[in-house]
Amino acid sequence: MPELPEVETIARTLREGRGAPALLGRRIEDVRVLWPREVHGLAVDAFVAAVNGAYVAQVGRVGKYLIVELQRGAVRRPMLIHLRMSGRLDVLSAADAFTKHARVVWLLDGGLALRFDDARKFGRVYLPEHIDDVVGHIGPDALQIGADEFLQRLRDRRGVLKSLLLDQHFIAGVGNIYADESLFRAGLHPLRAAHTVAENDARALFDAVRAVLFEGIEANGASFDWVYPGGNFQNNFRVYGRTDQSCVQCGRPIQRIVVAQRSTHFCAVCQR
DNA sequence: GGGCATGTTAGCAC
DNA sequence: TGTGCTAACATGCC
Repeated sequence: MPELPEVETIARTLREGRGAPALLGRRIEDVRVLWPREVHGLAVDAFVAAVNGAYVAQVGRVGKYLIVELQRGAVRRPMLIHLRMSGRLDVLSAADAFTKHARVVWLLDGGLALRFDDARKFGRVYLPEHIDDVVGHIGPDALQIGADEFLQRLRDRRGVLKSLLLDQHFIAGVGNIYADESLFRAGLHPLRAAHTVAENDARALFDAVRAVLFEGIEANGASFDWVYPGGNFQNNFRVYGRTDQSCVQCGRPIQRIVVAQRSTHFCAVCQR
């Protein structure tokens, strides 16, 4: 499901509440692991023992990973959650938490629970000693990287632009939707080889990625199927999911091809 | 029933 | 070593 804007929206919701109870400041009283494969890197009993009794000291995001800082006494330990294709996180009444696709449920003080719901079971929960044990191998966050570093990294790569934007080692946070939308706004063809992109076009791509991600966050992410509710950015799609519909700039039909195993939407006239 | 899905990774070929 | 392709993970929707 989620790309950077959706994960950022979830992080803000867990911090601030926004209609639901906030996670920030809550105490974890117990954990139920209903699908053990989603807990990665340590045994379930060790995970439960390490989390029980901790307070949620902070909630953040790096790339598509949610970062929940847990604190017990003076000891802090990060818990990372990746939603993959169909994961979602909600704070709700503990009595309502054990639904069909609940995979991990953290029982909180006040009769509340944090529910990790994940129909497809691809999601992951990590409890490393240090954040970098999990996210150390990915590239800089797409909203943290600067223009110069983006240009440099682009020059150093051989692949095609669409594949590169999806590659979390290149930059972290962009997924299939925002990659297509970024390339359209930059006027660049998804199959363009990265090293053939002139500097002004590379800067246009950098600007487009940031603009699309910020617009996505502003709209609370994109919602267009049963997986992720509450967002509005789907109303601003210019190419994604618009196969055979008219290009908003030139009127020619949007094309769909497959790149890096992912459906890819673009305008053959506007994107070169 | 077939094809599709906002993600990632291991294995393999070049 | 880098890049790209396939399969796998597992389920639900149209």
